[in-house]
Amino acid sequence: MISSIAELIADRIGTMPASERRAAQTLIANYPMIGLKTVAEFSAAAGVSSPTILRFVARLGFQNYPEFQSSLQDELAAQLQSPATRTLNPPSPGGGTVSPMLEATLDNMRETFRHLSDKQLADIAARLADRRGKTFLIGGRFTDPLARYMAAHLAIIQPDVFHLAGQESMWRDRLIDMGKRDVLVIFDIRRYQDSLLRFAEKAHQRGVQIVLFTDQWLSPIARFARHVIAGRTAVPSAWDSSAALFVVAETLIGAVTRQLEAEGAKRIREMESLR
Amino acid sequence: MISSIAELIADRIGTMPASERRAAQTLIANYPMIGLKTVAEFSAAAGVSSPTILRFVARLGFQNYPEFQSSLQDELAAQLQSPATRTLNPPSPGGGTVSPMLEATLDNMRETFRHLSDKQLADIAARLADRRGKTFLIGGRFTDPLARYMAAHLAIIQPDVFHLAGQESMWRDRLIDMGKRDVLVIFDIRRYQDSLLRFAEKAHQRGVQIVLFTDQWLSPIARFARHVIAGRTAVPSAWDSSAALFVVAETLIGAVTRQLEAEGAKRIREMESLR
DNA sequence: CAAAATACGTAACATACGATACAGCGCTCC
DNA sequence: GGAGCGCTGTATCGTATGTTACGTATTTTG
Repeated sequence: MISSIAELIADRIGTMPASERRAAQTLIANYPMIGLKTVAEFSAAAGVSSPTILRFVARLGFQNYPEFQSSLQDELAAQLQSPATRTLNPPSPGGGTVSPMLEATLDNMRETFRHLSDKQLADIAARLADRRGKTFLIGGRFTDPLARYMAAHLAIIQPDVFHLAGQESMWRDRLIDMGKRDVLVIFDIRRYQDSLLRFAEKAHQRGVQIVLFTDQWLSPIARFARHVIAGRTAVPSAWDSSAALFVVAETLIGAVTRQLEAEGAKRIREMESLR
Repeated sequence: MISSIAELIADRIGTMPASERRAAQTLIANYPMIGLKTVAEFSAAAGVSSPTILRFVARLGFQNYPEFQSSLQDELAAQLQSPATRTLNPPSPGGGTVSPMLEATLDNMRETFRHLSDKQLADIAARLADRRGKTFLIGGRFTDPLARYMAAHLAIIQPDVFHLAGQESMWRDRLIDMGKRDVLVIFDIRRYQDSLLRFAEKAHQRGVQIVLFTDQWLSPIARFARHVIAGRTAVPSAWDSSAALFVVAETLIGAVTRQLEAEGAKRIREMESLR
């Protein structure tokens, strides 16, 4: 299987006449930039004539030179976007406001996941994917959007997902619907909200399993939570960052989706075997 | 000191007319590959005419299009050969389901900010901090939580911040309140929502300045936007990731806060005393 | 509200680029 | 040693590409 033009060349360079081989070697040596220039420049760099370059690309299987260039560009574009070759930020010359913020955020994420095992996430995902119970999500003043974000996704792949919005009295009334098989996902970072704590306690008393997203200092709700995800929030800003928690949420969404997909496939197979 | 064309663009994008700005945004979003294609392709991708592309590169200081392309190629060549790019990802020890997701997300953020200059962010922050006008925020199906998150913060440090929620007809009626001095922050990633496009167009017609958060393929709203933030969204999951956009939002919140600190500090103190 | 200036696209233009025909040269193989 | 074949470069051609001139639409300014 040949996927890149470089491999293609390596494969066929043996069958090429001398001048075309020089073209090939020149291209490999300055891969792939020379190939993006004009035929004239390419030929000059290789020390051969233009037609030789054209015969060279024809031998590689391309109809014409532009097609060859497009292929090179596609390859380059793919390479630029694949993680392996991505370049790091050059230490931002402005030294401006961006870099410290971004760096801190990236560190927060790494640190957050370092304290988070695959197993933990898998457990939570399994719990969330368990369709025997309902899933409720709620957040604090700044974190409620995260609850909404998660709810928006989970609600698509399974039934019985509810985001608790509005007044405190509103969700308090929903407690009556909650029981042992249900899950309550709470987002709560400093400054922790009393209303959420009260709510969590009551839910806990009813046997609801609580999944808590909080910061590294742990919301008091942790006391009632079955699972606690502690994200780093410190950034050089007046506000705390919820970005790490956001990424954990996305990761969980992905894991739950994958899990339900697998079950769905099994289900379909079962159904087919029953026919 | 300006070393890359991307920086050059960020530096001058403020002084460009609308169509050239679209060209600039298109180039930044698909940097640098679009710039290596023909003028016709570039212009088609940007939705402008060929002469606009040529005026655009002329404004950047290039004598002609080929010179511009050569410069891009040189930049790319330098990038490909610099040792930094050869550093492979450390083979994640966990190896589980977490790592690929986290790694991709971190890459997305680095990549997003690589295409985002300090100046761009500062411009947007300045616009958001301008207290002469109102600020409206809205998002799509999955991104509306981001709009809420941003609104929740901005609303604290300045008055006249409104999150547009609920039915389409609801926000459409708010158009009457919007004018030249106002800012509309829109979050729109694939699959782009027609309702948002329609709303953006009408707001644009009223002279509202639009700040668009979108993905690298650019929502059609980019056509009406004064500022475009193109975040990377690709992750190994069934869903796209909004994490990069989330971090950009947080960065902007921080920048706006810093800008308003003088006035904002008083306001925050007042608020706390009201609780 | 009028007038000037700026921005933008359409269409015609020129050039530089890739493609091709052909001839010279060297090499191989009778 | 001569004939045939393949490789390579020179010169020419057609065309796709970048460029420019100009008219219309839009915005800005007095």
